[in-house]
Amino acid sequence: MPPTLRDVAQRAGVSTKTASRVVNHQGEVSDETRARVQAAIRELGYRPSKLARGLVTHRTDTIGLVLGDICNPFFPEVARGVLDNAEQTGYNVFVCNSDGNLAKETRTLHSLADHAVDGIILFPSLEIEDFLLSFAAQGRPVVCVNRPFESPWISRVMMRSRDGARQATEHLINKGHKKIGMLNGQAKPATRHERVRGYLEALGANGLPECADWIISGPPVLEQGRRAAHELLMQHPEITAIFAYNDLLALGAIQACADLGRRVPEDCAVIGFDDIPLADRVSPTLTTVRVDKYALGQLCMQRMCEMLSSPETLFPPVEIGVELIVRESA
Amino acid sequence: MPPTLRDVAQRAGVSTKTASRVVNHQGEVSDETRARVQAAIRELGYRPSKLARGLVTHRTDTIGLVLGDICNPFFPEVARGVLDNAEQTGYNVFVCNSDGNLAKETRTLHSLADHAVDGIILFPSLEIEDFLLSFAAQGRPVVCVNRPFESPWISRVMMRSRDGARQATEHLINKGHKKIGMLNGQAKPATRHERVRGYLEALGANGLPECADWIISGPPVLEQGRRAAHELLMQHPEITAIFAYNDLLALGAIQACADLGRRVPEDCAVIGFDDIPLADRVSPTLTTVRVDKYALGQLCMQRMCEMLSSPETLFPPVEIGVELIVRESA
DNA sequence: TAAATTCCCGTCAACGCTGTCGTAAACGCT
DNA sequence: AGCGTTTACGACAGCGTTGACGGGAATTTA
Repeated sequence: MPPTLRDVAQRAGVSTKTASRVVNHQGEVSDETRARVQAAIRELGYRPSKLARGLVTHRTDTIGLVLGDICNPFFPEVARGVLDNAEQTGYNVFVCNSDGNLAKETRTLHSLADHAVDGIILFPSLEIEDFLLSFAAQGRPVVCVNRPFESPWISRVMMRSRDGARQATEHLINKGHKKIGMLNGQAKPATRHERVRGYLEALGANGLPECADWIISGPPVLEQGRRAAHELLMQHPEITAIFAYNDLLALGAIQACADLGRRVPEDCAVIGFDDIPLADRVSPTLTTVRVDKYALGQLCMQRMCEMLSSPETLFPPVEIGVELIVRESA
Repeated sequence: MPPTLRDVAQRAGVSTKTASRVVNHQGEVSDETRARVQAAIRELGYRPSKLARGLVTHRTDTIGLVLGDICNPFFPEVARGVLDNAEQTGYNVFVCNSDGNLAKETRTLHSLADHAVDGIILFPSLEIEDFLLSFAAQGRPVVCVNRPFESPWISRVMMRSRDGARQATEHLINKGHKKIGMLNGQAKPATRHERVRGYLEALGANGLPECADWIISGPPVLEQGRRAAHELLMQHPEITAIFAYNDLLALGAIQACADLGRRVPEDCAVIGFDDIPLADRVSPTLTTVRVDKYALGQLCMQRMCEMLSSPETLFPPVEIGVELIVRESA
C-alpha cells in the first residue's frame, strides 16, 4: 500500500503522466504545477516503483556481481569497490558466488537475467559461456575480469597477472632457488592460465627446468594449499620454493611446511598473490604480489557505468598493475 | 527480445493464462496441453520475467542483506551463509554496506524497498528506524541481528555477545589482570552495548574497578584499534590487558603494543571477538570469542524463509552461542 | 489579426505477467 | 432426461509506470 504515482497525481490534481514528468525531471511542466506535484510527493512519501519502471524502460538500476567466493579475502575489497561506486551511481548489486563452478555460474547468470539486471560484472570460470554472449548480445553490458573474451559487447578488465607471477618467480630465482614448485588455483587447463605462464616464463628465461609434476592445481583455498604443498614437498623434496596462485594457497603451503618441519623461508620459500588483508600480520609475514583490489572493483563498476550510458561504444580492455611485496616468507 | 509468455502461448496454441498455469504448476491443465506448452517453453528458451511477475504478485524473490562492512572479515562468512541458503531457495540477494552510518543505512533501506525486496536481513546501527518499522508493517519480513527490536514483524537473531564478553574478560581476570581496558566498536551509547555490558559485568562480579576512561569507542576497524589502543596505553599505562569489541580492533591493539614496545601478552594481553579467519595465523595468535559466522548467516536466511512462507506467524528470537578460544595473545 | 510556434498537460496503450470470473464441455447422479 | 458438479480453458482487467501522440491555451511572428 505504498502510494503510487496515481495517488500523487490525484492529490496534486494532475494526470499521472504529468506527475511522472515531475518525478523524472522531464521539462514541459510549469513551475507552479511542479511545485504542487512535489508537495504531493513529499506529503505522501511517494517513491517510484523500480519494478514498474523497469518493465517499461528495461532499466532496473541493478547489476549482478558474480565472483568466485566472497570468503576468499581477495574478493571483499573488490566487492566493496563495486558496491561503493554502485551506491554513488544509484545502482543496487546482486552478489553471487560461483565457486569456479561452471554449472553454478550458469544458473546464477540466468537468474540474474531473470531479474533483468542492467549489466553483469563477472569473474568468470574458464570456459566461454554461450549464455554470456547472448546476454551481451541483448545490449546488456558485461564486464569480465581476467579473461580474454573476444566479444565487442564484453568489456575486459585485466590484472597483469603474468607480470606479477613472473616477478614473483624471478624473485625466488634471484634468491638462489632452482627447484620451484607452483600451486595453481584453477581447476582446468593448468598451463593456460596467466599466472602459470608467468611462472613458466621466468623459469625459461633463467634457464631453469620446468616440470609438470611441480604444478598442482586445485581450488584456491587454504586447506587445498596445505594438502597440495604437502603432496608436492613429499613427492619432490628437492623443491626449495613455492609460488602460489593466491595468498590462501600460500598460507596453506606455509602450514604444510610447518607440518613437515620445514622452516619458511630457510628450508622452503613461499610466495603468494593478491596481498590479502593480514598478509603482513601472519607469521611469517607473506611475500606476495599486491593488487589494488578496491580500485579494481571501482574500475569495474566505472566501466559498467560507461557502457551503460554509451551503448554502441567499444571500450578497450583496461589493465591494472601489480606490485611485488617482499616480506619474510621469501 | 527474450520470448514472453505470449510467444509461448501462441506457439502452443493456447491462451497466455494457460501458459502461465503451466509455468506456475497450477493444476487445471490437461496433460496434453501441458506437454505442448512445455515444449514451446523449451524451444523458445522462455524464462518468466521476475519484474512483471513481481508487479502483480508483490513477490520478487529478492532480499536485501545490509551489513556493516563486507571488508570486515566477520561479514564475508555471514554473507556466504545467507547467499548459499538464498541460492538454494531461489532468492537473489542485494548486498549493501551501512558502515554503521545511520543516514547511509536509511538510504540503503529505502533503496531496497524501491526494488520491492521480499525481505531484509539487517545488521543494524543502534538507533531504531522509523522506516524499518513501516517496512515491516507492510508485512515484509525483517530479520535483525544483535539488536532487540520490539516489533512483532521483526525477527531477532542474537549472538550471545554479553556472555562472550564476560567470558573473555573473566579469562583476563583469571590471568591476574586487574586493570583492563576496552576498545568498543560502536559509535554511540557505549555502555548500552552487550559486549560492553559483559565486560562491565565481569569486572563488577570480580570486585574490580571500572573506569569510563578505559573504554574507547570508534569504528570497528584495524586502524582505529591501533589509534585507540595507543591512546589508551599512553594515558593509562597501568592497564595490562585489553578486551576489544572485535578482532580487527584487537589486531590494531596488538600493533599499538608493538609501537609502544609492549610485548603481547606479557606486558599487555589482548583479546578480541569474532574469531575471524587468520586469527590463528597472525603473530601472536589471537585469543578471541568464536562465533559460527556461516551458521549465523544461514540461520538468518532460514528465518527469513520461514517468515516469508508463513506470515502472520510470530517467531521467537533465536540465540546463537559463542565460545572462548584461547590462543597466545591472552 | 491571422498564422505559426511554443508551452503545458492529458489520453491511451503498452511493458509481461497473474487473479477473477465466465463458459463450454464432460461427467456423475437421480 | 434433467440437474448439478467438475474439468479445462479463455477473456479481461489490472499491477505502476512510461512513451507516443494529440490538443488547447498562450505566446510570438508576419
